[in-house]
Amino acid sequence: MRKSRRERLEREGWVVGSVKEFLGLSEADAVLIEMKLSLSRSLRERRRRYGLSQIELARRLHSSQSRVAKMETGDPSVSMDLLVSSLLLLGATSSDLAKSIRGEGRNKNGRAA
Amino acid sequence: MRKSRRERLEREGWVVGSVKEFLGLSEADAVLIEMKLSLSRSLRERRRRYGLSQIELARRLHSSQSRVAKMETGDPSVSMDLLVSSLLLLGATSSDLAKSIRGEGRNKNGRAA
DNA sequence: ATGGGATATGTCGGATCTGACATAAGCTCA
DNA sequence: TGAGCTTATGTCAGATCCGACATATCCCAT
Repeated sequence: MRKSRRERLEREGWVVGSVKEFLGLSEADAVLIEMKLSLSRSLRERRRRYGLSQIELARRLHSSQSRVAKMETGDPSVSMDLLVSSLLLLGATSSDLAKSIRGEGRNKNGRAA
Repeated sequence: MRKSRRERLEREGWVVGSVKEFLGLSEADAVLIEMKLSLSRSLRERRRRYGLSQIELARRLHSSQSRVAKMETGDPSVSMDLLVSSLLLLGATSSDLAKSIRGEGRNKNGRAA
């Protein structure tokens, strides 16, 4: 019983069913990149809202101005972990991050989440 | 004028105002770890929903069984990028990820987002 | 019990990310 | 103009993460 569904699915091979359930490799990265860009925008927005320069923020993060710049410009060398932990340090809540990740980055005031 | 707020904030020094606007370093990682654990649970849930073994999933991800195990057990060597891109490949949407990150991981059916 | 599939844990070389530094480019104000 | 502040870009050594492999543990069916 527990196995019936499983075996059925396995027989189907690579892609399960006709509805595409799995994203292709490239499509998945595209979405990931979008998410990171959205987080980048949120970071810049949040930093500016607090009137901090990149250097000042870098100090709080125990990082450097150049890395902050890379975070905000969406440099590919920046991980999601770094973006998220930086946002958290700037006081973003899980809900704020969720909004940003969801792509509802900009609200009616033109602010990033 | 654009500067007045900024200068006022800067004068305050490390923490702006009496309301805590910035998270401490350790508090921020705690939240980050929580988020990653939530993503881990989502991954396991999603894999099982498709009736895949870790080996089968690893193949789709071009990864290995041991890394999948580490992802699902919340091993500290696993990045958020890896968790998120794996979930995306398994067909999770941005909204699914947002829910998981927000900590609303489990719904009324006991399912992870 | 035991054999086999599934999952967990430890380790390692290579890949990627990080902070730091240097330097360039943009802005604003005197 | 140019001094001073801010942000962007390139580079690099060290830190961290990744896939892979080996091995251990767990869980069922037999």
